[in-house]
Amino acid sequence: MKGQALKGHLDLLVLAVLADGPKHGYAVIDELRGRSADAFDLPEGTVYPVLHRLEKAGQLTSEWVEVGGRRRRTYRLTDRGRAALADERAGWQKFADAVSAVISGGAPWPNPT
Amino acid sequence: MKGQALKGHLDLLVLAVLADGPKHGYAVIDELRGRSADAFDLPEGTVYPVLHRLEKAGQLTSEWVEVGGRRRRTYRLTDRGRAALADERAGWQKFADAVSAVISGGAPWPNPT
DNA sequence: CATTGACACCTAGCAATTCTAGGCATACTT
DNA sequence: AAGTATGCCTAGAATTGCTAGGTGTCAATG
Repeated sequence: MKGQALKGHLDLLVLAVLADGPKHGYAVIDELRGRSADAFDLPEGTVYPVLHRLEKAGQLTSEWVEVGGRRRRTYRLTDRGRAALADERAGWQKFADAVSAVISGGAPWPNPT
Repeated sequence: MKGQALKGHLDLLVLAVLADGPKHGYAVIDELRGRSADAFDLPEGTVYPVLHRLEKAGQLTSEWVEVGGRRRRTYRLTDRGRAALADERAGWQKFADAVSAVISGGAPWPNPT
């Protein structure tokens, strides 16, 4: 996967993963790797700051949980986060469609009349 | 369209547009806007540096043309550019598929057996 | 003829975001 | 006691699109 291809799409991915239920950071990373068949194998230094940013934006809440003497920070989607996810989905759709149109479109683009 | 969604995908778009024939900078911008139905309305300050970068990378060649007293710089794909386009296309496919898998995938991701 | 707008090019620095590279702490195993 | 896995964190580097400014020609408008 090329350099910074996910620029601007990472929020979508993280929100989508958390939409299925609360998870802690490591679990988010695992889930991304799993769902994407290893295409997204993100370093912690990439994911943690995103979680913090989303929490600051009110899209997530976090809670410390103690599991076998180890502390975990579990993140959960807020209503605002769910709304943001919907927006991001729509945005992705539009973006992907536009890219498709550009790269598949021959010279005179088919106008949508 | 959200902030910097095209990060890392802009080369693909520009190469794809030039794959249909040589064009000058403004025409590339117009074509992107047209093919994408206004989704990609890129400022000159975004596109020109990309053209320069791609030329420096040997994926494009340029040629000055005089049209009605106005000078244009016309860009043309090289063989290397065509190869790069193929790579970028493949990369996009992979990326888009991975995103799809993540955002559509429910809790236990559907394993591809 | 001066001004405005469209065409057409350019670059320096800003801003946003991912990644690198380190660090910390606990538990379990050797 | 040391090493490995789990789990968290952050500062700064690197990348790259965008802002904001600049140049110059041509055609239309006042």
